[in-house]
Amino acid sequence: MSDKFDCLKIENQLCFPLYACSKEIIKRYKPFLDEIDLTYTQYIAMLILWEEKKTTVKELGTRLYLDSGTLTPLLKKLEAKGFIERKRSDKDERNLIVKLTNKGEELKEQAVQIPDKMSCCVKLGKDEARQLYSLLYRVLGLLSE
Amino acid sequence: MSDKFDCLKIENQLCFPLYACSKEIIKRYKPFLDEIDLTYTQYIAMLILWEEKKTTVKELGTRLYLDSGTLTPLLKKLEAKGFIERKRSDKDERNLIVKLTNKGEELKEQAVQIPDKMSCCVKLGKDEARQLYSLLYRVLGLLSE
DNA sequence: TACAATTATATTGTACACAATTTAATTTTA
DNA sequence: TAAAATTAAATTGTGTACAATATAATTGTA
Repeated sequence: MSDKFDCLKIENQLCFPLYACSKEIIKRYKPFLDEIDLTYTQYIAMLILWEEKKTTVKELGTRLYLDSGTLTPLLKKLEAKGFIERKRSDKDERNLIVKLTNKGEELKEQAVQIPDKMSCCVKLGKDEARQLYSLLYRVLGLLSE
Repeated sequence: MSDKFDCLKIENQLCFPLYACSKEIIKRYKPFLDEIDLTYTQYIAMLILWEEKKTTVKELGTRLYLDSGTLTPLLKKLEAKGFIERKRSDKDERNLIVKLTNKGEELKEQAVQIPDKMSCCVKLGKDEARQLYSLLYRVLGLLSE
């Protein structure tokens, strides 16, 4: 009943539900993020900035698993929308400082409702969510070893 | 110690490790997929075709959670590489039939080594992998309700 | 201290990903 | 059965992703 190609069946691959789940969840964010004029990637960049107020492209890249090829144009868009400022560090001109503006800070007040709206969307139990959360971070840990 | 903005901390968001994990795992596939001249998305499309031999864009989209805007150019590339054929259905000319070629069938022999190589890369225990797998499919199920 | 190596960001090119729209074929229905 | 609705792909436009390369600043070292 089983052959050497079973491993290639899509239902035997862990990567696929991961990929699909990630995309489908992000899709559910769209209507909420549209209201505050952010894409998903812009949103997670803002999450870091709402915590840190000020950071660098390098630091953002490390935290978000993104490189400058993705971040440079994205941050220019956030700057054009007035949510952040970009300027080179005086100490070390290689570093680009990314800083929240007042408008960016104010956006936090609207964004604060999003996690609640989303958890209504994904009706996973508290325990299951916690379990999923720790498994995912465990994989991320294993990958960065 | 906690305030109303805690929910916006990136470590309190389930979506983020999902997004990051998905991307990081896909990155690990790249060296293996490069050897057989496939991208990750092309690979999962081939997974379906290796199972079904023949399908439609619609069916592929349903199985892979992708739309024609992604699939049309992707399938044209797979056709250009000689792995598949694309032709309209005689029964219903709206449907585009996607069919594995001999070359596409032969590629399966090389691809069969990939899942093993990948599981070496991600050293998650059998139980944990199973747990993660079922949680992810549970979320996908909840999302499609 | 010149110069080689490293580091941080930006740029270029390719490939998704998806919303919105268009086109063409088929089905439903008035 | 002709027009309306639906369906399946394709197209268009915007926004990531990321590898590879380039550029400029800083650091390490012979």
